[in-house]
Amino acid sequence: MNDDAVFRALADASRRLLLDRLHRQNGQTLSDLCDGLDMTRQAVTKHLTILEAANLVSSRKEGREKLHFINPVPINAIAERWIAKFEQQRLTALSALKEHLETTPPSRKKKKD
Amino acid sequence: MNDDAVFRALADASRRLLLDRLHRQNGQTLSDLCDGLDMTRQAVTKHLTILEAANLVSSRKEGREKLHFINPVPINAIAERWIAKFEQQRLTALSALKEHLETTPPSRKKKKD
DNA sequence: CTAATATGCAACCAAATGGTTGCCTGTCAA
DNA sequence: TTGACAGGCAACCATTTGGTTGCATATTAG
Repeated sequence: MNDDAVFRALADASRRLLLDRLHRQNGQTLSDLCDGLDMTRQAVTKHLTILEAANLVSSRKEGREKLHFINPVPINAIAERWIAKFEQQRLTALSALKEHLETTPPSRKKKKD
Repeated sequence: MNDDAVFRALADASRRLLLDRLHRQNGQTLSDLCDGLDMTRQAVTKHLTILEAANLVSSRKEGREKLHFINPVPINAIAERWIAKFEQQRLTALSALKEHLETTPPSRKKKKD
């Protein structure tokens, strides 16, 4: 629910990549997520900690492994509560354009407006 | 068009506040935007520079004033290209739930599953 | 012209960030 | 039981970040 933590968690490209990977395959272990990244395991751990703090990822211990799961809720919350504002502004611009087109005489072409 | 710059620009609460203000009233000067903030003008300038670099704000000089305008395009781009993925995941979860409910015998109550 | 207003520029600073290395702990398999 | 594998913890480091102060420049009002 904390917008700030979510925004800040999303600010880093490595973390967005981790989310991407979890999106492609959910429930990966730490080692899975480290695979192919040029980063130490500890760095990845730190990123995951931040993602968990922002509630973008949840985890569960399974024996000696730790499985990570993506949580789409905070992102959707931001999309709805925050981005919708700007979406509305875009729609306003569109409707202004629409009105402009409608109030402009349709069967006559102007050279300049 | 650069996702990273946009995400990073949005990561700071002060910058989101500035966007908020511009959303409420577009075309404000630097001094307008400073009003009531406990930050120096120079700090605000820096934030605006970052927002401009991310293409979230555009500006125009008018005499000795500099007017600032919000640009909703990058935010919508992110919403569409990035957040849609997670939206889809949520819908997947919903349809899984739906299927579960449909395949579960409707007229008989189970004590445990 | 001169003063006030609006902004720009640069140096500086403390704290946060993203990363590392080194070592410790817990769990599973042979 | 003893490695090997998966992960945790802590100290340390360089760079980035968000902010400051001080001064310079440009425009407008009187």
